[in-house]
Amino acid sequence: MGERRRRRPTKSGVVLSEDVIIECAVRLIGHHGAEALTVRRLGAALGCDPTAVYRYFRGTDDLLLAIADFLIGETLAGYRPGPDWVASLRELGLRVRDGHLRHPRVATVAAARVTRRHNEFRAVELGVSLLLSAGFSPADAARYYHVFIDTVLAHAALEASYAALAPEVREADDRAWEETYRRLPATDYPAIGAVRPHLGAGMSGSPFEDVLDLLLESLARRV
Amino acid sequence: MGERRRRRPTKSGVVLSEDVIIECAVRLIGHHGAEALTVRRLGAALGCDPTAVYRYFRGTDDLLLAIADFLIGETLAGYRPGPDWVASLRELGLRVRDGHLRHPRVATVAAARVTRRHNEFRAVELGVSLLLSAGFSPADAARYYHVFIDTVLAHAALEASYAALAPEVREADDRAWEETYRRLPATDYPAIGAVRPHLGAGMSGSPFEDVLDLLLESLARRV
DNA sequence: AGAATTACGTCAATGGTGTTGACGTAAGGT
DNA sequence: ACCTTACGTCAACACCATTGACGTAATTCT
Repeated sequence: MGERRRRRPTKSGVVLSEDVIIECAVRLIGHHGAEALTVRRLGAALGCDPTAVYRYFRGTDDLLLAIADFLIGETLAGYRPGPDWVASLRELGLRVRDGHLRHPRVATVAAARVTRRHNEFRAVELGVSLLLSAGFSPADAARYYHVFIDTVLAHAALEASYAALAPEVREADDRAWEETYRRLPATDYPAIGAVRPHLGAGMSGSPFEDVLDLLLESLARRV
Repeated sequence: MGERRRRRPTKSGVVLSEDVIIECAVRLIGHHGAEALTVRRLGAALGCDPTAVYRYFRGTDDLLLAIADFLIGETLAGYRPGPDWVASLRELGLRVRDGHLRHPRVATVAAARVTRRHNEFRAVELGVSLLLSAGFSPADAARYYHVFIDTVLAHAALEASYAALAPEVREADDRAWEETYRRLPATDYPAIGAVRPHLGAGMSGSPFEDVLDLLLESLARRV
């Protein structure tokens, strides 16, 4: 993939480029759901032959990684840490999670393979400097940054892979908490029976903020 | 899907059952990767027509849930909670993580799902009863069970997806991580520079136990 | 014991997917 | 105005999940 390209307009008049393709792919995922990102549909949305994409990316995987890089930049755009390190870390965590949820299918792939580029360096620098400013020793700052970012990424990836499920599958899983668990006999499952009224509301929701707050609370106590 | 079945041996002489299919699928995923689990390959491995699987499972998703539940059962086998609820939850968390790491490729696909099957019921019953015995109200027990199990599953899935990478990819990843961060200029990234000697050690290890302990510590304080 | 029923393994077919290789045209440098 | 070649197009391939029809063998009923 050389630096200079001769661009020929497609049949429908669009001039392709890596950026045009990435933006179109992101739009496709955001508008029509995660499963809409197929080479054929991407070609249709771009107004070109599906295989034209292979002139710019080696394959689906390569394209997904490129999109992931785009996503990281989007996540960090406009973030400014404040004076309170707990609040700042909290917002950083929420931002990472939002970015993952906005493009869940990309997130599930990017979580497995960590793409180390400029924007990730910025995130590490931010998190570590916040912990240092909190008063942690360099050793503890490194250790707890690891704890913090892994927890955030792990939960974000888990939520993302859930959000990446086909809508009907996801709804069936949600309904399972409401219906299946409500019908379990209290004789076989006494604890579930005792907790039953509270099962549906909390279970299908996300514990992300609870987890984040519990973690930051523990960190604040250890500083 | 009735209770009793008339089993007819396949062309190659194998007698099918749900368990036979699930075990074969787990073996297939463990040996050739999650993407190797297709109906056709499963049929080939079983020695039957691919569509015979549809006599036992409604579709791919149903089969996947059964596999996930099989994994939970394996994880729970032999587990007995002790008198100390914190220690019991800790061991439960470690067991879940071990189970996921033992079948990383299954885990990456299954972690975010609700299996709606027997073994999952057992796990929920266990966790909730431990939190109830700790003194939490039913509402808090349900809420914090969700917090606990999601944290454990999220970290386990993240570690599993890392473990599922091809060895050469994983090693290349580690090397890139060490080298990349060593070369980052301290002028642009002062915090990373200050923490550098501690960064490598923390990154190669897992923060799972740190996270687990921090979480249980917070829970114990809230009871 | 023999007939009836039906579970279930098999086959054929449909419409989706990613990816490859050949082809020709139009764009850009000279 | 050439010549080169980038790249959009097309056809084809190999796979995928899933469905419906079909026949047979295994159980069940009389």
